[in-house]
Amino acid sequence: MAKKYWLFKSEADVFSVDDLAKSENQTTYWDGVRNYQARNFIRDEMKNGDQVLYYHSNSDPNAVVGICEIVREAYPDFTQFDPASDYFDPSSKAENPAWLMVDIRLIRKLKRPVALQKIKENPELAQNKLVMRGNRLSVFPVTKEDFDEIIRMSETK
DNA sequence: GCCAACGTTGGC
DNA sequence: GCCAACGTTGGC
Repeated sequence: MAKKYWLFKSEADVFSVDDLAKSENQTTYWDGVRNYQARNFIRDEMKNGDQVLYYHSNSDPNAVVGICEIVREAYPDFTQFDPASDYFDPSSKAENPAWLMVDIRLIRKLKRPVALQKIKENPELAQNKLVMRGNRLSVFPVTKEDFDEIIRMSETK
């Protein structure tokens, strides 16, 4: 099965790529996805070895900052059962969890972040969901072409 | 801080 | 099942 390519959003002051770099095995669980469309991507399509662009949203600057891979496929997001968590969902039942998570491991930080502004200026990326207004999914698929183009942008002027 | 976009909720 | 109200996201 062919690898898939994804973009994961995180706010830099909540969990940045540097936080990920400092994590054990440079690996983290991806908690807090509370959108059904995003959940379905996690449940149905994300496979070990899939490649992930790590993007800082609500940050300065907003940018793709790293490359990760999926190292554990969908399993229940335990924060949905934790009343102390911001992500607590009292309607979710342990025997049928509503929300799932994957684990990702940092492959490397990009040499230079690729700013949203630069992505918008690149006509080859005009179809990428990142530049489309109103896209609020925290995880979504990107094409291999877009993935490669963003990495290329980080390595060239 | 503002506001547009859009998903979710709840009254009917 | 419709749809208005509300809450959240995220760029600027």
